[in-house]
Amino acid sequence: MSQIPQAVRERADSLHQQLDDANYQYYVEDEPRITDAEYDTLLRELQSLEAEHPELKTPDSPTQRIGAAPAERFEEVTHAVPMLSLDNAFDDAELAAFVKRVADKLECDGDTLTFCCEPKLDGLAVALVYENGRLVQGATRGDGRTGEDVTLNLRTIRSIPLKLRGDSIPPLIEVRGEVYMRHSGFEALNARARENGDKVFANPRNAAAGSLRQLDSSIAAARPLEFCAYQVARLEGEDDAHSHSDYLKRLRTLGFRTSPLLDVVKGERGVIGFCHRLGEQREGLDYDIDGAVLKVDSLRDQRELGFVSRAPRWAIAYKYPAQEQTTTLNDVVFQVGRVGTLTPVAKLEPVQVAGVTVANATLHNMDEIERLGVRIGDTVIVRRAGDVIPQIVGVVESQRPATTRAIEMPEHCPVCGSQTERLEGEVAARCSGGLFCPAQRKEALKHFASRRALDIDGLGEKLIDLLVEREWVKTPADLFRLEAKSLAELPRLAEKSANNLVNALEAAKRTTLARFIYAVGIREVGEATAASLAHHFGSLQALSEASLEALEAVEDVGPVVARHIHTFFRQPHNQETLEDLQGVGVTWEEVEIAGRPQPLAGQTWVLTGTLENMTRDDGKARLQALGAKVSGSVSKKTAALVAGEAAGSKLEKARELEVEVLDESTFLQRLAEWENAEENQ
DNA sequence: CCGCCTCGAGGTCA
DNA sequence: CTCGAGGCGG
Repeated sequence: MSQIPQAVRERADSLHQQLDDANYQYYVEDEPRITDAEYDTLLRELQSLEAEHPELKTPDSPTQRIGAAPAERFEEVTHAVPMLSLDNAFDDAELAAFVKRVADKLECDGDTLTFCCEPKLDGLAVALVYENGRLVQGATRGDGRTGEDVTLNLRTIRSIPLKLRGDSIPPLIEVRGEVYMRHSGFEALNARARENGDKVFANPRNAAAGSLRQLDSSIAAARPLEFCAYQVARLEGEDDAHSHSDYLKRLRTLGFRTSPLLDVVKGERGVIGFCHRLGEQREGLDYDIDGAVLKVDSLRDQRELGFVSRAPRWAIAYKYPAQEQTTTLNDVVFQVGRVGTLTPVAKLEPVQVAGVTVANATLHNMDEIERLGVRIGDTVIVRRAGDVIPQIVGVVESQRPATTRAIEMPEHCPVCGSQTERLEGEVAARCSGGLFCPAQRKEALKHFASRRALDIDGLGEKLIDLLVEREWVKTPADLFRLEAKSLAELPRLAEKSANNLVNALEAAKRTTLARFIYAVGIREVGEATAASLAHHFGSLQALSEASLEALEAVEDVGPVVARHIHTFFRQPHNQETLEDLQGVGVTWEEVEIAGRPQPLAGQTWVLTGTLENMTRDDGKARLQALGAKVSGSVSKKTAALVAGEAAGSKLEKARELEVEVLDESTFLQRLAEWENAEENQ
């Protein structure tokens, strides 16, 4: 290693320190003491020293924020502590109810309770992990359980310390916060983009989200991203915090920006007061907020309150009333869903609502249209609540032109012309065309090919449209009969893509029973239900033969879903499709059976007599799920006979052949044992 | 529902 | 350069 002159090393250390301090003053204290130009001068000096003496370059040097070599893809990160969502409150009454709930649960006076309040920035949540003071990982929220590793992009954000400050640096800390973009930064970025003829971002949130998703972190480095910390998710080492606000103070000493607007208040009045004050300041802020987050400050109280399913009971997100705009309802078209449901979709004159252009909005069903009293040509009020789906919430009747037209449920399907019908007790009307209707066919195929079903790579919406329109594909099984040669004739699909698709289809043939059940699209059978059906019955055969009672015995399956499943398997054309699919080579490993203990594999059981607590079908299904065969007559090969009330000749024969006989209660007990053993494996 | 990013493939043009 | 598919985030 070459010798670095002492003076150079000292100068580099000093520059490093000065730059860190400047960042801290600028981003955390909001009090810059040097100008941007001075910062740049210092940074350049450090860069040149590091260029001369590469040993000076450390990963936490301020020069190392410029971005690194492009990544291949983002790695998946599992959050050690899940990133939960919060309950929402939309008005004072709901805030008051929250305070009361907390006070009741803690059995204390709500007025004495302390809450820590801060604005809810409109950006993206990320989690930063520091080990021994160094930033080692930064991840997006994802679904709360797992997110993506965007460390390299986060490192470019100057308000994220690469190295923690101060002298009480914990061995491990995970800091949660929001990555966002200020209006000023956003405007400057878009101005630059406009000059270069690049496309501009729709709003600061999308700009921030887009920037974090750049594989090339040098692009992220050029984006004016900022970070504001709001939570300590994990902390090892010294921890003398008693409240959430203690943690926020600690975060500041460690070098994080926390919200300058945060406040600690008491009781319902304090909480409501904070939200009102924040509302008044909102317009003047240089960044978007979509509300406030209110947390019970005391950590002991937080622990006592605990969680309700996915959300902590000790916090709530106050959301500002959703933004609304008026626009014209140009038309209503009826979309045909997978099972023929006709959904009215509003075609709107495009309008900006809360930073995005809204041109479509669902009207759900005719009841909703009636409730709104909306007509084509009306001026309507469109709302986009925070980030959810746009809704039409009302009509400006005073602005109704003379030319409006009523919205009527078409008598014939707009796609296939079949009669539409609205069944007793259902909100939605349906196209009666079934799979004769190209729209239903397309939707069914889309579902069949989707990721959570058979996951056919490269088979997207446009291609399905084409295949159905040319009548190359009518049923899912037809997909597997497609040939690369003919596929290549399609527009935008040459040899390469055609081969890829055929290969993808070939790969998709090997699936699981659960995916298969989900893919065939039985009404009301989603991913979860499909999985429990697969688990419960173990084979398509057992499922298709299951009685209503046996189906209802499955967890989460009620009478309605049971009926749908039962009906599905009794329709000849469905049976044909299922057979056809297996015929063209769709298979699944009997993992559902083979992959788990099968205590009864190879055994033949017989059920007889009347069972009190279950039907024979149900018993049969449960035995089959455990690997047993169930037959109707007792022989010397019979492993056991389950005898209910009034068992007759079979019981006699079993005794004769010395076959084990179980009464109902013993049987139920054994079943439960076997099934539990399975769960616990 | 919308906006954004990435990737592979196809087409266009030099 | 453009399009479609796929995925993410709110």
